[in-house]
Amino acid sequence: MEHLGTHRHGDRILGGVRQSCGECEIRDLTFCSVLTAEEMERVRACRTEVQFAAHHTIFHEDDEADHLFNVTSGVVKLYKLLADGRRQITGFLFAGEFLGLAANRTYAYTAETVTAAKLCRFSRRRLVMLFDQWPHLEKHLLGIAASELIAAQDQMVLLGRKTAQEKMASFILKMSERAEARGQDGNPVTLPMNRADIGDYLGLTIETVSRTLTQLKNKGVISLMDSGHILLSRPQELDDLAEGF
Amino acid sequence: MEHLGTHRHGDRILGGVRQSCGECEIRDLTFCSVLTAEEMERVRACRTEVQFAAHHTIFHEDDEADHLFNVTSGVVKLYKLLADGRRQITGFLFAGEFLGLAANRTYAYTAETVTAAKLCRFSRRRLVMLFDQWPHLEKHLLGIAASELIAAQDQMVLLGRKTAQEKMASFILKMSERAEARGQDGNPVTLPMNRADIGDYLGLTIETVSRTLTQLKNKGVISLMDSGHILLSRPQELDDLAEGF
DNA sequence: CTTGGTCTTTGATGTATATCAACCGCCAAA
DNA sequence: TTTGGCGGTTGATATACATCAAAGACCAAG
Repeated sequence: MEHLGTHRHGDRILGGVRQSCGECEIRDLTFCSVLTAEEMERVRACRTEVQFAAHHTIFHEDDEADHLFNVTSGVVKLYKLLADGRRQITGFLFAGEFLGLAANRTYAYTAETVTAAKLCRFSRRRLVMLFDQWPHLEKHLLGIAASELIAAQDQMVLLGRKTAQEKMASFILKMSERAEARGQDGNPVTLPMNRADIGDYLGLTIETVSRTLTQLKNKGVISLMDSGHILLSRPQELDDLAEGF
Repeated sequence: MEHLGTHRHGDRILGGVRQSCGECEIRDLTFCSVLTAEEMERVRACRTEVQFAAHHTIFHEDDEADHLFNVTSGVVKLYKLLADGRRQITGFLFAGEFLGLAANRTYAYTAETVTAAKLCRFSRRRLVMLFDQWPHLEKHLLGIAASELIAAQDQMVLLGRKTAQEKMASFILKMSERAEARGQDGNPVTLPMNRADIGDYLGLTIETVSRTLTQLKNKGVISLMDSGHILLSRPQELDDLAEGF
């Protein structure tokens, strides 16, 4: 659990930059992939590239939801807090992923960088106007929302019904799969977040995360190269552990 | 936790009925509320009303996702199972609510009636064709998906970080609020599902659900009229308990 | 009225994970 | 080189909740 109030707002290091989308390396991972050249140009007009150092808040739960974002590099976490500071991280976002969907006028969660990160920031108002004109973009977004909903349900199964070991195994495997989906190496797995973040994502404490990792290591299914890099020695067994076999 | 395999498929009592949507009492609760009269007529053409007894499966995880549904009466639960039968209920659906959004070709969860229920069943293929023609409908659906995503995140907080008492208090209050949103009385609260379902929704056992309810009763914040009807004696205190004060 | 079944409640006990505490390794600042 | 701080690991203990067990409430079938 992290303290409230520290790093209340991210130190934006770079703001207002408007470089070309043509050279965007992760375009195929984002909703931009469904845009024509002319559409891209109009989207670019409501875009600003922003950059933050690690551990800085991008927006805060209950802030006015004026912007939508695409992560272009680095890692972002989303979380909600209880009154006494207990924290639940609801997701980690990597390059190409989208954040900012809100049901009301305000954000439903806080977004904070895990590593240094760059994001494309869009004016919600202006982007929504474009959605109205391009149904295919809205359709794509609905697809994204549907996928996230499925993922959220998987996470509910994990939080509600899995043991610590099953949670850790599931987490490591998902991180591996997502790295591969981004075209990176899925083994060894890189875990850019610290143990507190992992715990708050899995509904565990720091200590249990640490102990569970050493258990998996002692079983021989993983090796800890260092605290942020895990080698999957026996991926199949890890998979079995994740599903409770 | 419920046994697998029983009631594998719902006994559909009434199938193929195509009555008018004009007399639909819950129209305002559904996506139909955004349709014009002509649009309604076209939607009706791809609709069948289906009816099931309590405790019967509407569709099964991994079934082909050929249909979308609106609940018109009764209560439906959605759940996922682990290999050994552990179950996580991801949601309860009441009159007016929508189900069937899928990311792939198959459903991501099983849907089963809690009480006897009626649903409007739509051909996915045909409804999606209508979405393509009516962007405002797709927009509305995106709004629904965004709301569900927020709700899913709240549920993650509950499952990952709340105590049994906080979970129960949150659950009772949410059921009350949702009843009011449907125009029903929010106090006393009706809980149409049994203790096993509540447990599998909150990540608890039957026994803990029962014990926690008696704790809340002994504190004087609720009264158990019978196992399915709860009187909120001190709603404000219940609210405090739900948020961990 | 009795019987048997299902659901709920309550009690006794067990255990997975949290909590409290210490220590280690690493790195950056002094 | 030392010092202090942070993140991670490990150990001892506590506890919230699960598990195992039994009994009561209710209802439908006989």
